[in-house]
Amino acid sequence: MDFKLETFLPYRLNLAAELVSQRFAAQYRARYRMTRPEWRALAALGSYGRMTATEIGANSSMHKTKVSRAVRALEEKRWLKRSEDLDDRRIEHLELTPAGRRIYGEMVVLARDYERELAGLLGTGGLKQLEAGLAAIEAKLAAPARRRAPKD
Amino acid sequence: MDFKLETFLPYRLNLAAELVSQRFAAQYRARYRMTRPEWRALAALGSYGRMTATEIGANSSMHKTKVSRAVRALEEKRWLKRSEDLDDRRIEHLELTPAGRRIYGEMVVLARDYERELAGLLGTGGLKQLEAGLAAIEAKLAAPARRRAPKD
DNA sequence: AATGGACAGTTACATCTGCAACCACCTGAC
DNA sequence: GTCAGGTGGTTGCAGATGTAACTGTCCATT
Repeated sequence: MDFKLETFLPYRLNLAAELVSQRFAAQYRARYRMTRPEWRALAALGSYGRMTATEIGANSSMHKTKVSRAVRALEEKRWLKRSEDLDDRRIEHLELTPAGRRIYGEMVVLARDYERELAGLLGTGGLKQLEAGLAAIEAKLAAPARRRAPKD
Repeated sequence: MDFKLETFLPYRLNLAAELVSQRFAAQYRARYRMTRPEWRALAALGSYGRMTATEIGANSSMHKTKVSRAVRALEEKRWLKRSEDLDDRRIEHLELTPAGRRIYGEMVVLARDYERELAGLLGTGGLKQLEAGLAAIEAKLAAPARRRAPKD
């Protein structure tokens, strides 16, 4: 019985994710009073333009309730506006307002700065290895983006 | 502006951590009605024997309120017992009961099975790279286990 | 001995989260 | 046209979380 939590992959991954996310999250929390779901939705909309809530969820791996709440929060900040779909009235098209795009632009700068900082800390080797490992996980474990699965 | 969330390291790490943790967490949730903090505390106590709540927190990277609640939950399941320290009455020594050790033993088996499964999925290469990357993060970003820091 | 930190652990509160139920709407079979 | 089932999105609720404040205890200084 020499199991040790600190060598257990799920634990290490969670810890690493927390360590890496923490400082970046502190920035958008402090500067813009944004939560993580809001940042993800903003990032998705900022880089892909107009999307539906479901598409945001698929793109940023968020549960639809998280997306719903994040969208509402961004809307209340006047960074996002909804518009209806004339063919299918269940759908709402979402896109950033000019103010939202401005914030997005600022966040992208911060994100890039942080990526550079991480690259410096981890070294090119560490970073490359990490990315390769993450790619393996994404390839093998990610939900296969099912278009039509029986019921999972 | 070609920032993409799906290549952003903090996002990828969170996603990977979630993918990898999820299936394992489902096991202890379903089988033992355990939460993640409870599993971590159980694992810490199972592998190191008697510890204090603060030590559990340091070992498993949990906030002291999480530890407090996890300890209470494990105690209510009769998997853990507290005993007082005669020299310092602020401290409580925590250890698993026989029932707790049994559960721990079963969980270790599940954990090992899962590690093997992951190793198979990721391949030796992917796993080694991932571990190297995680080691880099832990080395560079982990809180330096400060014994006496000014105030952070 | 008294007093002012510092520390172990708990708890109140506000927030965040996921699940399940829900509403409105669409689509295909009849 | 109508009805059943599916889909986009929202919400009620119960559980989980972090922050800050709290209790009780220790210890160094006086």
